[in-house]
Amino acid sequence: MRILLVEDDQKIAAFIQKGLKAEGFAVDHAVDGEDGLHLALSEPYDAAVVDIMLPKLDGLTLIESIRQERLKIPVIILSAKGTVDDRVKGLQAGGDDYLTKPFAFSELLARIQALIRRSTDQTEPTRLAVGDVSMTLITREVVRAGKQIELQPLEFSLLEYLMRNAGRVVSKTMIMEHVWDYHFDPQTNVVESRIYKLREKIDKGFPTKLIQTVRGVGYVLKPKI
Amino acid sequence: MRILLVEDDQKIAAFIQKGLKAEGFAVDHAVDGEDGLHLALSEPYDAAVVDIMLPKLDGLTLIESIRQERLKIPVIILSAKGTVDDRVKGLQAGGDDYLTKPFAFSELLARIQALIRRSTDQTEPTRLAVGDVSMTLITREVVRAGKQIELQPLEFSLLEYLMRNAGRVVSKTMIMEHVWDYHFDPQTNVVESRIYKLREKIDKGFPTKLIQTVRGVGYVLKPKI
DNA sequence: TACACGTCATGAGAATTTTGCTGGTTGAAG
DNA sequence: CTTCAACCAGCAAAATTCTCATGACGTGTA
Repeated sequence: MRILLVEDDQKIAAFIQKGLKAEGFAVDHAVDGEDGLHLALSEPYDAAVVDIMLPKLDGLTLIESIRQERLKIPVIILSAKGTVDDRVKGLQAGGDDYLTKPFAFSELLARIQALIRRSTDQTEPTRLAVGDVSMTLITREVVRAGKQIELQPLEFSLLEYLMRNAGRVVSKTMIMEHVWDYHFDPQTNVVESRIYKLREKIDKGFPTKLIQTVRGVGYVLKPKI
Repeated sequence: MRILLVEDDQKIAAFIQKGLKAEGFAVDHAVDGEDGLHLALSEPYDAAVVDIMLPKLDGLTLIESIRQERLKIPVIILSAKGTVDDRVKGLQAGGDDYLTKPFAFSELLARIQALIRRSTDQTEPTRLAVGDVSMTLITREVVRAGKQIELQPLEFSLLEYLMRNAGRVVSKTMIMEHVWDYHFDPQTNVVESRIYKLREKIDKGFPTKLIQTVRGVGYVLKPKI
């Protein structure tokens, strides 16, 4: 497994490089954005760890450039800033995960492994997008129109299922099977009530509503004014 | 799809038969246990719906006989009695699901479809067993030593994951990935605390303990005094 | 248009699950 | 054999999710 590390702080870089090598990864280290971009475009990496603050070319621009070249390597963003806005920007630029300094090495490792697992498994995307809503599966973050939306675990699973089936009507039974893992009708209205909560967060205040109810059938995720 | 219906009450039988035919199933109807067993052993069915109270041969014995012949057709038990003890007996005899009269036809249909889906998908079992614990996935019921154990949804998922990996040590990270769908360390002790709850229900009061902790590694499900 | 019926949205209260903490165990190193 | 740090059980408080009752809405019928 080859990892590209783009980090100008020598101390942090050494710490990460050492840890990853001990775990059996081959690590290439670039000290500035230009160098990093060059390496990313010329060598085949399984994942990249990119700092935001970099000399010559900043991390966000670097990631955008990589994505413009249609490269799908999973990218983990490192940053000293942990504000919501920074995370949103990072994930929008095309990052697959976001880690705030300082962090435990074990956490970086876990995330790299999670990303590599996902990306080698061709059937599993790391992000989903419908209309102006995008979802980062690893960090479980959802952004609509540049604004981060806080979802509860079940609300996230529900939206994920709707997004994976965007444009298709999904019945409440199907939703229950996939989101709740119930294989028979529990005779309650869990789905309806959770859809209501999700709508409050994802649709309320936006001009176009995404969650449509199809009477007697189920729900669809589709932009509609 | 061929369904075997074993039911002596003509009215109920007609009601079920009519409904299933309307849904496109081919239904064979036996009016007593002997007749039902004979049909079950001679024809290939995709599922069976069996009443408990039957002339000549009762439903439970019928199911046990079918299972002794190593037949794996999914069986739904119908019964007027809905006590916990009856359910336990039914599921222990080898039933895959249990429905108490009176029931809505839509519920019977949903359960038949769920069972057929599971059984045609060869990779998906409908029941799991380790030591004296058995788990019915469709009804989400767990029985240890003939005693039904009430589990919460998450406790059930956790036990299910442990049972699917019985004898193998599973790390807390793996448990989190599969049961909670967390792909990185949330830095909490959710797993530990849920294992504790599960132990209280599944191991407390029994001479052999099933859930073993393997220090520094994770947990195993394995019978041990 | 008015009515009846089934489906769906809504919100409050109950139940479950997670979090965060405390003190007790365990096992390795010296 | 002792010390220390990591790990774990156990519990209570906080957060999330489910349940249940009620009213709104849509659809077909007279």
